[in-house]
Amino acid sequence: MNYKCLDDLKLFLSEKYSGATPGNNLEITPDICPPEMNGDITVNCFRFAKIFRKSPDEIAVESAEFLSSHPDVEKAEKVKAFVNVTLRGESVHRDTVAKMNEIMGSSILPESRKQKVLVEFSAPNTNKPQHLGHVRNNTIGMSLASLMRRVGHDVVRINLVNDRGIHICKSMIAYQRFGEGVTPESSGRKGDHLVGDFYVKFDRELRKQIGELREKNQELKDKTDEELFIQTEIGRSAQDMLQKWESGDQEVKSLWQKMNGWVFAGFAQTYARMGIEFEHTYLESQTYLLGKDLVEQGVRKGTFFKRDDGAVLVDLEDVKLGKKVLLRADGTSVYMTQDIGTTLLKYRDNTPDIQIWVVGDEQIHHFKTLFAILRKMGYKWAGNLHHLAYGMVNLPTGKMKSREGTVVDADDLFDEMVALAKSATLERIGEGKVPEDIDKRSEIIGIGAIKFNLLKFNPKTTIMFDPQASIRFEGDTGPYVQYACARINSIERKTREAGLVIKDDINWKLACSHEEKELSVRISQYRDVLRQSAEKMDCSTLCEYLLELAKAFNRFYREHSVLNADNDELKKTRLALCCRTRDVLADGLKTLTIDVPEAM
RNA sequence: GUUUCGGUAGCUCAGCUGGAUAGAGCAACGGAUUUCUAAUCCGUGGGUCGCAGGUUCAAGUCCUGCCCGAAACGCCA
Repeated sequence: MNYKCLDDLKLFLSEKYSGATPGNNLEITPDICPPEMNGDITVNCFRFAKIFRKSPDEIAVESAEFLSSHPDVEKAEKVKAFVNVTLRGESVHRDTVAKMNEIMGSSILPESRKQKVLVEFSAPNTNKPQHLGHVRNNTIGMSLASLMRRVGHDVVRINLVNDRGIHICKSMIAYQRFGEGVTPESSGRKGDHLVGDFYVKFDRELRKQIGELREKNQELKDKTDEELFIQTEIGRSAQDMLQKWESGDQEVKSLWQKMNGWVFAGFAQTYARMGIEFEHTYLESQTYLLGKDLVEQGVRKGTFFKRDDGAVLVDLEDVKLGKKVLLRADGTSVYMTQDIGTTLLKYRDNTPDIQIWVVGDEQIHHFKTLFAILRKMGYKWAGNLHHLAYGMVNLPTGKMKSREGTVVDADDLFDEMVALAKSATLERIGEGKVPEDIDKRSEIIGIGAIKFNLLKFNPKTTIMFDPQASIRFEGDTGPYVQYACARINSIERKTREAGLVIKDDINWKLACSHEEKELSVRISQYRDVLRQSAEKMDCSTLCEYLLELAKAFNRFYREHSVLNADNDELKKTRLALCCRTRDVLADGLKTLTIDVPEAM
């Protein structure tokens, strides 16, 4: 947002130092004045000093003098090389919240910078239910897509489901042996959980067999579990089943289809609860053979080379990534081969400008290699591929390990948080008057709390998720922001009941307190925050901003009353300021795919 | 061994292209409610920004080296 007095200052300085080149995009983005200083906004003169090649102090003196006599300015104080400006209430609001459409609308990028963006995320395996780690992935992916869309990009959300492979065969084998024909319907168990139960059963049996092997054969004592897998009876069965699946065995395929169906139904529920949607869902069972042709073509073109034993490799020594196998000696493909294939498939289906993968940071090397290979293959769009690597989620007790039963299940987590939101609400409003929409409300608050709690951290950091701490709805949380909205909704409701209607009669001059001005200044930062977050592909910037804005509102709320203001004119002005604040908060939360309850 | 990412208050984390006396939440302690929702607000204490050099008028931020932690470096996905 542009403040008139700063635009004028810009002109004044440019003219005064006309010998120097001001640069055509000299933009003064003011900072919020620190609380211990006196003022609304701060101008940092070090930045001018670089542009005009004058001493910061001199510029600060000139700027303070100029601003002091500006009609919009109440007071301008030079402190070192900063000028702290106290603006007249009227002018702050005139340059900010009075142009609300501009603030909300101008965050949309110009046509020339809009792009078609593919965001791939989630990518679950169909052998077990989703856990907290998936929830972080889903949340980051969904919110990133939403953020990109918010600033004007054309976004396509993609899920690539790993619906085949040895892991599914493990669940299938265990089901054949221990399942006794149980179904989600007969057991009342959610499909993905039911299948997951058998995955656990498989693992238990496998470890039993590995233990027996080690006991009987002393020479196997030092072998790892992975090395012994294929030597166990049950491990071999799973491997055999995978081969049968690949050769199209009818019986195996139909069991596979049945169990995957259960899992998909379960995932659909989990996704729906999180508000997660995709434009395209690719299935690995349909794409896992892709890439082979491309690799063979690459051999003919000389991009890749064949080793003596027939395996195909790519040489990436020039980019310090060594050599990488793309086809085994027996002609079968590896993970990388598939990813080359699916990347191309996604490109052909959607012709995007950018492709983004939301995948854990343990795969940084894999994607670096993938991108290098695609560049080597000569695709010019390969320069616009981006791996959004996010860190793992740890618990206070350490890492999540499925074997040790320390995973936090997604559905359980949702239930728990929603239940807590419900009891917190009931505790506050009293059991006597349970609102009709209590369940809907609790859902919005509980799920919102989880999402916000995952988004407020920089994606690349490994985070500690403390279930005990996350159940609180105080402090830097999603509900804190939602609560500010709910308070404003309540004010709006009550003013409406009192017959107060805003027309064109807002008198911004009246809202001249520091708290009111601060709200306006912060609201005006929204555009830059959105753009910056999108640019960095980092929703935590937006979270941080929403917390600050909500905090500024709560300070205002404590100091100034809307309903009990001295006169109607002031009431309407404050109400308008509140509603604009709410609109930004709600828009921000919506951008993070977090809903706002009408009341809390 | 090589590469990547981290190391900031008791705990969990912010800190944008270097700029004011390094911030927030939680926890601890002390206050605020005849007032629009106390899921709130105000205050106090709490720091050698891993260590050591360097660049700069100015370094948590940039450069170099070292220490600690995590991950990757597969013909697993």
